[in-house]
Amino acid sequence: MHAFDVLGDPVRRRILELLAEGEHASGEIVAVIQAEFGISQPAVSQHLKVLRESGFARVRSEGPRRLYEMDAAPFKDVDEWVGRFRGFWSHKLDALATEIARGKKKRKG
Amino acid sequence: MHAFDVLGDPVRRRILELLAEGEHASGEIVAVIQAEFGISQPAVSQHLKVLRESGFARVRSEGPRRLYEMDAAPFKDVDEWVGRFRGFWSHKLDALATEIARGKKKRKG
DNA sequence: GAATCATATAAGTGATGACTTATATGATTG
DNA sequence: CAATCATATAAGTCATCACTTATATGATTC
Repeated sequence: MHAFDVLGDPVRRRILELLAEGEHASGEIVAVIQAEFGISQPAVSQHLKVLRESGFARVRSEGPRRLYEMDAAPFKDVDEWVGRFRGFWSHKLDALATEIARGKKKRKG
Repeated sequence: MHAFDVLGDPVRRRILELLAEGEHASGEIVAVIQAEFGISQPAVSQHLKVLRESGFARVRSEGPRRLYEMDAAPFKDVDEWVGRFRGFWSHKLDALATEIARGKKKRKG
């Protein structure tokens, strides 16, 4: 699955934000997501599966607990794709600065 | 609609790639997408509507033709969100380099 | 070994969004 | 003004995916 397909879901984005803070047990993630999105434990588990299988997350067992951590590798692909558009918004900001400068000149002139 | 929700669709991502090359008429976009994805003109038009309404694209009329150009502003949000993960993949690459160095030492020793 | 905990997986459901065909709308031409 | 072009919108369809409940699986405790 393409990285953007994975990130196209708000629950999965939220999970990744949690994992960015550090390793989390499955149950901890479930608690947060249930509180914020109001969905069931198995629903969350399915999202975790998508993240594992797409490479965004890794899991290790500790007794009956499963600890998830983020694997940031797929973000490189995301960043590269977004990178092609960087010149555009920088350009737009430059154009905005120019426009503001023109506006100031006209008001003075 | 959230920017990632928009980018979660491969057709829309492709359209944005086209627009990154420069302004395109609706019909040109339709021709490319039909060739690559095999979907109908109205289907493409609906995707263009999503891009307009989410701020990723702007349109102007020229006779019966509609010319689309990209508005890169929403990419800033995308980039910022991805930005929080940048430290991670840099860190992972460092760890990989360290691991490779260790591997070389063990083989030598 | 039964009970409990933690959570993944199985199986089913149904809403949504990506699709289709039909046609409306806007512009131009002859 | 009818015909044609360009394409957006309307209305309907249905596959997919995000959800649910049920339960299987793995680990630990007593």
